[in-house]
Amino acid sequence: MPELPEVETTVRALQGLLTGRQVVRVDGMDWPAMFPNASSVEMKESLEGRLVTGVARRGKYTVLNFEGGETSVLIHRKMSGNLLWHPSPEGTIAHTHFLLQFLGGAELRFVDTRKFGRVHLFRSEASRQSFLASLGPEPLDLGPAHLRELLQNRRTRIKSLLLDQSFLAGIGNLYADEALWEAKIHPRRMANSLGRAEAHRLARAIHAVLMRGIENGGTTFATYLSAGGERGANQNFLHVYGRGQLPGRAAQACSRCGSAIRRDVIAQRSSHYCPKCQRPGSGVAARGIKFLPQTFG
DNA sequence: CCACGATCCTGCTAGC
DNA sequence: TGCTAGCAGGATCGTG
Repeated sequence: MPELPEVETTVRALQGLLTGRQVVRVDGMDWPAMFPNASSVEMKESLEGRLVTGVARRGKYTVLNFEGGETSVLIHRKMSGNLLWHPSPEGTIAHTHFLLQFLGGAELRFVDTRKFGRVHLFRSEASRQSFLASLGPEPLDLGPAHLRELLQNRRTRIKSLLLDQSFLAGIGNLYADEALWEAKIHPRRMANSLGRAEAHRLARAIHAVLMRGIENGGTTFATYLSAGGERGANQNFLHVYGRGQLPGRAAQACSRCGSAIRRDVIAQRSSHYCPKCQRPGSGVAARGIKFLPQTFG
């Protein structure tokens, strides 16, 4: 599941590989749902013959910019998508649904077994900007005071909010859980119940876990690979994600206090946390539980 | 404004 | 061993 650090790692690799190259062929588009705003003919007509002027990231989107400045492609890898660089066009890879071939024969292939990934084509800067307008700020640009301000009037669980891309762009389930552990905040806490110190801890924790993820080349839990097919190393540095009880395997110990890591469904997502380090506290969430109607039978 | 369920997909695994 | 049912997971949409 590529999140900000995995997308960033891949984008950094692609910048050096793609910038200045000319697209000679666009192909492999065998799943129309992956291209919500363009047909395969439009993709070919818009991109073939053009030079790549740069590769960037916005939230979890990979942005390919093309000569002239108006044309761009945004790719969201969702759960299983990888952007793989092939120096030569030989060989095929199962589940390739989009490929750019460059002058000289090298290829960029979008490989996505689950077909959840999306490729958007923009023919103008304005249309791209309007598409990206719904995204929240970049978490790495966010200062503690700004985060605190954003949390103030949000009456939802902090875990939900961290996963909301219109709140912050780029955090997913794994880094949300890691950041909350780092900041010692229970994922069920209501966002507006966090005090100043907690909000500041969370801001620092978000920054730290994302930067560590990037330094370690991303987290490879199941499918993530960088542009050259490399696995990340950050899975070896996680504190809670994937460390709760699983069928046939006991929960692992919290590296801070030794308690068994828990795995509960919170905000429709599997959530991993330390029940001792991350107390539900006396916020709205904890009070709310007391007033839940009893269920019988 | 917020919660929740359904949807999209396929590989993996638990359970028979 | 082989089969199937159920699950995970990001984002979006519809309903309450």
